[in-house]
Amino acid sequence: MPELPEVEVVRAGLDEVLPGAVISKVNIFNPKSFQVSAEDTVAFVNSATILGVRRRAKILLFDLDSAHTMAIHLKMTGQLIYRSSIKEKSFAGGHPDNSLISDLPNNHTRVSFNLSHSTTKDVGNLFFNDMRKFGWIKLFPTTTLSDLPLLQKLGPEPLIGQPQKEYLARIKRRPNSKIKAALLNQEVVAGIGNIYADEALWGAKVNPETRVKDLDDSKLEEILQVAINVMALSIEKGGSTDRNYVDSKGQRGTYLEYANVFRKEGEACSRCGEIILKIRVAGRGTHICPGCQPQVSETKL
DNA sequence: TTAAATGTTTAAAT
DNA sequence: CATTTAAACATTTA
Repeated sequence: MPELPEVEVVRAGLDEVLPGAVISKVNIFNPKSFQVSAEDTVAFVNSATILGVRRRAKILLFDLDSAHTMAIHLKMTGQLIYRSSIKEKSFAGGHPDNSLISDLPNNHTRVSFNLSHSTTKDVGNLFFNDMRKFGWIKLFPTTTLSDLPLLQKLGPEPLIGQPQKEYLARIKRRPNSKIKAALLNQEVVAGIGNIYADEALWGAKVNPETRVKDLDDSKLEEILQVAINVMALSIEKGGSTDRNYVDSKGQRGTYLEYANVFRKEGEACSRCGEIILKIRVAGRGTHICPGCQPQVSETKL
């Protein structure tokens, strides 16, 4: 479920507590979730030290001192929960459910790692929970990451540098695609998912079923800019999941309080007062304000 | 019982 | 070959 802001919140939280930790053991509850051979696990994961946690699109990258990188995708229902002997260092994030605060491992735990910091004596466990089992963990030599089609095909990072030009070029290769489908396509721009696509289109007053070719460059850029603003705000607010927490005090993500259309069906639009509708576009539940986002007549071929 | 879910991936059709 | 759409993946819950 997590989209770019939620994954970024998880990355930042784990990058605070994991670097320097040695992986003393890998516990595999569901082999399909851990797509690393037994040989590679012994050679490059066991006894390796975590150097840092990076992110590309919605993929987390754990750099190890074995010259390998563990890539983790949470997909719809993945979670990463670090339980530490130093309770202030415990952290959890991802799909919001009771697994973030319940005893672990539980029946949704697919993989866990035993970790230890030699300097601080901090000992802990990192749990990868994933109810629907769509998520995965893979291992690659760090130097080959940029060659992987998985990462190489992705569009620009919306929150880094100047993504506008590359985004515009890529989205225009899909003229007949509905704008919402194009935004969800990670090859156009990385990291946008169902929540932020809906929020961006509401912000730019564009109907999600509008074809890309029926939108001019300035409107396409406006949509990206709104998406960037909304995702940056969400990261500030700790993401959309209402039960993320970063320490024992239970700090939570509050972004959904700022959402204008997502899960607001039946409520009045904050901008024009029309009732928010929920429809289906590109195979996904889609929230729109019929007043702000009217259907656009399509150009005939 | 059927539908839907904060996401890709792949097959099938244009 | 490139684009677009629908189905598939696996499980839980409304």
